Amino acid sequence: MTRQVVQVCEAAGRFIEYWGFKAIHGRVWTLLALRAQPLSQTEIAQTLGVSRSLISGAVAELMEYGLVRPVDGHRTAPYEAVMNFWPTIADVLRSREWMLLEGARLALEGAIEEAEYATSQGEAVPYDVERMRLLLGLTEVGQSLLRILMSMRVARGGERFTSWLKSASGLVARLRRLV
Amino acid sequence: MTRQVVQVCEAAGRFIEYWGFKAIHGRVWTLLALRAQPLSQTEIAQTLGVSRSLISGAVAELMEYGLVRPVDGHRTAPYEAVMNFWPTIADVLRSREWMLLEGARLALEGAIEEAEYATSQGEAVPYDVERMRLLLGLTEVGQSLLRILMSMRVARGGERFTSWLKSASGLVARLRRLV
DNA sequence: GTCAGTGTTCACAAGTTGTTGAACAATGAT
DNA sequence: ATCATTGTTCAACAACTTGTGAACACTGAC
Repeated sequence: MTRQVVQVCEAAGRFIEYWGFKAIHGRVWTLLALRAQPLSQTEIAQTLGVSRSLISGAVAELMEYGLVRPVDGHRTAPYEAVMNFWPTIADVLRSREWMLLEGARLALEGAIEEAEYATSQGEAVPYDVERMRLLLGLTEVGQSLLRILMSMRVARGGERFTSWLKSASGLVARLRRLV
Repeated sequence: MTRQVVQVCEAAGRFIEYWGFKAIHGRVWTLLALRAQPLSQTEIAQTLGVSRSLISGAVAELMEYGLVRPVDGHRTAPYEAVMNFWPTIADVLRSREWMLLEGARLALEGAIEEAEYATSQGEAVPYDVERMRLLLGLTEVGQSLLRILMSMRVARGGERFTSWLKSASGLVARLRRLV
């Protein structure tokens, strides 16, 4: 039984690794989420087959993210997973992807401005301003999409994972008709 | 002028790094896309300020992806960017994300089956099957969403970047109303 | 206080990734 | 055929990431 669960944890870790987290975060969170009872760090380490020091860091980071909490105030209390992870995903998307898109957008605006100025001065510009505008449009579409995803945090979902999943599922179904 | 463009290239590289490509791919593609004339590898390397060997590998990989092509059949021909990159993005999403989701889904199904069998044998199962089903639902929503994104390759866009961008923009606008 | 158990810290090993420089091979112009 | 130019390959390096083990600090029970 535990073997299958650990495999799920590893699959979740591999998946989440592509989303800016570390694999160990996914493994630990998934184990806590699937385990009926809260676990101590020592138990987590034994189950996943890694060292306690690795778990210590991972749990501390997951608690910062708000994805894991000790079951009561005690320092040595066992830990449980916070199921409502959308706020965290939204935060990560905002802080990472948004800044990346914003950086690209600003750079593009600077380049377009410069190119237009140079052209107005009669200089030959060896770059394609039309394409810069296309890429600029792309960043703006990306930012709109990101804004929508981030707003789901407030608009839908509330606190319960179950209801969030349900509304996300409905949204995807409507999206399919849209495309 | 070139300075601004290189900054755009670097921003694009940083962005695309989060999507499973290497930063250098984004830098090279962006430079070729923004430059009005095709460039030789040597020129690319000089403009971006990196070694020719790095560019050689990057260009070869971008050509495999179908994102860059030599401007004619000549081996030493200068290279130009292929603007229609959605097919490649769709391929990468399929081959990477789909497999990750599929791996998680299979592991979850195995764990659920095992847990149900153990329960039917009267064994105590220390894991929460209900949550396994929730995560399973999550992978299925993810796969549906991915299927939609991948289908955009065929359903919309066609060959031209411009028209693809336009339809993507309209889609996002409708999506906002939906959420 | 002592002790077993729990969490934290840190220097380090192993592995991965991005990049380079130098040597090499292919091309096209003369 | 020669030569300058262009692209390719590969060993090596530096930077970074992941995970470990040992030493340490904290807690609560006895």
